[in-house]
Amino acid sequence: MFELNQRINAYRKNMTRTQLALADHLLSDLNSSANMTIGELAESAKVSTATITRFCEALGYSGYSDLRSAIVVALDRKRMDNEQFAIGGGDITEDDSIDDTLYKISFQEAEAISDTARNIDRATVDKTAQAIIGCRRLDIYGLGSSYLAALDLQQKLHRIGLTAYCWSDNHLALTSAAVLGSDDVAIAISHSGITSEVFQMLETAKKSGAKTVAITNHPASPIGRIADLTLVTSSKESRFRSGAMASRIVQLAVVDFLFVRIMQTLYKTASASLERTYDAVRDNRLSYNQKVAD
Amino acid sequence: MFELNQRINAYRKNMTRTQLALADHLLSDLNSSANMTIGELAESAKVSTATITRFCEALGYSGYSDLRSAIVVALDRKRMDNEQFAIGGGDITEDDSIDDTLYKISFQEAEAISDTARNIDRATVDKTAQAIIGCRRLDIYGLGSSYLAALDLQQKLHRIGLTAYCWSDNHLALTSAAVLGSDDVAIAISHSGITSEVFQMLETAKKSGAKTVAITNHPASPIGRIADLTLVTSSKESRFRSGAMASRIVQLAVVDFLFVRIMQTLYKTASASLERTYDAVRDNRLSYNQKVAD
DNA sequence: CAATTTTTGAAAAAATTTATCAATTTGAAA
DNA sequence: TTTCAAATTGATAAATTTTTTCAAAAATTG
Repeated sequence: MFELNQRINAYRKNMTRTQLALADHLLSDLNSSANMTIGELAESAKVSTATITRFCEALGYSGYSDLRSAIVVALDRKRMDNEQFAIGGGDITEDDSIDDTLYKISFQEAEAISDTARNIDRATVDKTAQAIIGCRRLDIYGLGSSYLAALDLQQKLHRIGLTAYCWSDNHLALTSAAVLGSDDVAIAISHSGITSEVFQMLETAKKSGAKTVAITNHPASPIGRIADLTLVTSSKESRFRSGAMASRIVQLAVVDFLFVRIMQTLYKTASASLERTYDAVRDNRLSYNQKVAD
Repeated sequence: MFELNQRINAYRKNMTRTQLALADHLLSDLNSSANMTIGELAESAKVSTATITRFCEALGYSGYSDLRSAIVVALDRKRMDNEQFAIGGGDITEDDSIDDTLYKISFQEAEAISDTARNIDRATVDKTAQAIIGCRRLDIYGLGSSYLAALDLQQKLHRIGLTAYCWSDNHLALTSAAVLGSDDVAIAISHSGITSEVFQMLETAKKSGAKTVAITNHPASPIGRIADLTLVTSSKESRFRSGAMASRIVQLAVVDFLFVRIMQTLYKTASASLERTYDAVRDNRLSYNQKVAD
């Protein structure tokens, strides 16, 4: 619709009889018009090809192919509009086609990231970033899929020369938490906020005097409540909950928020350090044109 | 993008050299291609018109005008997308406010996920899912941030009772790859597709007779080319590249695509197994109203 | 109602796309 | 390496499609 309809309507008052008939014929069945040559369209509209060419020019198109492009675009937009409302956030079922499935997953994940960015408390993000920069030592706790985000944060900080430990083993984590001090920071990652092991780790860290941070979807949960700073993710986990899809992705997004804020603060010094890390692994990279067996 | 990119990516593996060059030329400047006749395009891409006609047919279009319609649609969608998020794509700088920073990060990540879902080859996703379901044993290789996605896939499959090993250590991985057989599958995850260790792992697996899969942003890279099945992510890593932000997130999205497709296939049996895993960890969950010290 | 202008379609011309076929390149086998 | 068959490619011919031309038909005006 759109561009095409607009032009046709704008020009309507200046149209001749046959042009009006042609316009109506066209709009009455855009679908088939899109796949016709000028000759076929002329026949179906019962006008000459010359009339169509003139019609195109009158509308401001450079010729028939240009008009046809406009028709194709109009159709596509219409289709997109319908789709957008039709599927959107719906739940994934076992009968969904692969197209629907991929669309739904990506929609839910993209939406979760946007929601998290919109809703997360700015001050808490920056306080956490500052705490990480200023601390003597950082412990990160996460189990299951939350371990991914923990590991990722640790890797990132390591790259820029900040000391962080990432624990998923219960005993090692508790041992580490027990020796933290008041200059240290502990971050617990848990979607539900009720994983007892992780709660215990953060509780121990707190008792040791460390500043505690929680990354969770549920701020009112035990882990969310015990932490000094709580970073709240916004993912509505769907029916395939056990898959823990959107939740770990928004945790990574929060890690990115923190990391970029840290980077922005440290820019002058950290950037150099990053380059160095990159150089260190460069030698292990293959040439892009490397011969491949198959 | 979209339909067009999808078809091109799907067909890439079977393209001849000139066709590849043509595809790259086309994608490198869709804007002008959309307004060219087949002759003009042939000249600008330095191939014959016959080659272009064959290219159209190979992609499943009925001819050049059909392809051109697809180009026009792709351009229009791209334009629409950009309009929708007028600010969006800009690069993150060290001077950005926290609002801008969070917005830009989330935009880039959400866009990368959507792009990946739109462009990834459906058939390859489903072939990979089927291969995973049917295989005797699955090896997953990933280093650095790609290790996260590897680990995640392994965890997910483990939950539904499929045997998968996830390696990041070079020697362990090679040992494992060496003992794979023709009933086995190996998946390599690498954003760049040029990590030599991971290439070696996949190469070893291939020599052992295993079916090989690559998850990479660069299908033309060594890892992308050596694999039997290549799943292409679509993330334009920005200036803060070393942060590897969007890339690992789209890798996780691809893991989700695969996992959900597997789940849909296995639904009847797997669903029960998932419930069981969930029950197994329930005892370690805190009550939501648990008394919290602070 | 006649004269003039505008509109129209048939047919010719131009442009564009598709098919054909020989030359070249590629890749496998000796 | 050399040879040969198969695949790929571009030049050219054929077919199709679009645009232009021009004379006939229709509409408009005085």
